Amino acid sequence: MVEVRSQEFDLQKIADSGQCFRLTPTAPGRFQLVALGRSLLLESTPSGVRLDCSQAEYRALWQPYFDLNADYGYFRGAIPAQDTYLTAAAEFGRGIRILRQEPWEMLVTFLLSQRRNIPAIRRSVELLCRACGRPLAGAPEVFAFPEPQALAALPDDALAGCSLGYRAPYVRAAAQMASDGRLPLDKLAAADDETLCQALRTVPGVGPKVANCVMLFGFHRLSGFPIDVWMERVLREHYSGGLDLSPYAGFEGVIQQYLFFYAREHGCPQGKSAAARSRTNRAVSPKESE
DNA sequence: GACCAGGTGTCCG
DNA sequence: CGGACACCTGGT
Repeated sequence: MVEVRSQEFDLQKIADSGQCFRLTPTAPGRFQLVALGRSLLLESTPSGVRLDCSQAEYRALWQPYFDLNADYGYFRGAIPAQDTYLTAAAEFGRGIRILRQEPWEMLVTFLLSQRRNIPAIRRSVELLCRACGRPLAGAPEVFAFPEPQALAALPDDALAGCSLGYRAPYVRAAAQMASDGRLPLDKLAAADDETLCQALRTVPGVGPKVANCVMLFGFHRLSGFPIDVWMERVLREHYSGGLDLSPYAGFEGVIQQYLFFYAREHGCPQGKSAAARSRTNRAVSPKESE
């Protein structure tokens, strides 16, 4: 058992933040995480989080996984007080952390995420793991996320059976590319942001949003700033003059998580259409064209 | 039973 | 480059 005492580590918020899909509540305050080819039980405590693992395993795996060496209070401290919306969002989201998840799993997961709600995404991820993921030792009916080779070799009907819909060919192509060297995920970990982003975009079904999610959640590039329909609403309704990201250079993605989580948890005035475009590391502004 | 969901590829002006 | 439209299912 390891206890992490911190007000900057909230399992429930992380589970609801939409960055991970295999951190699941098992009882009030209790969670099971399947990641890194293992299963981990966790529990929220009044002062932080208790992890059911050895001190050695914690230091080797879970401390980095939960990004527990980073100072999220410092990130929030960069928010100017006059930005009252972001200040409120960040306070509301205190305890969210950007996990260091595996690149391959994030690529597939966010390929699957397009035009779907979170329960449907979870379901497909679970089906994929059951279809061809390695069974975990000592944890019956729990399966690791499948390796690229396993997904590349999965028969068409089995793949379709995971309810991927039109995304099935995307997943297939990604698996083949990751297997045959066209998409060298290991090497890309050392590439600069731009190179990494371009490489991810060569996978069919990976557009700007998915690429930013994979960079942020799979490669821990905190400058990633995914813009989805929720962020578009936030930007339109609260930052019509444009959101200046320059105060948050190097951790734009943390700010994105606060805004996204806040908008989601508060429900939303259903709206669609017109959008703010953006490029990583630039100011997000509706009329920025350059 | 519609209606829509954490986008993207494609086509067309 | 901006806008329209189709796309597989399963949630609510």
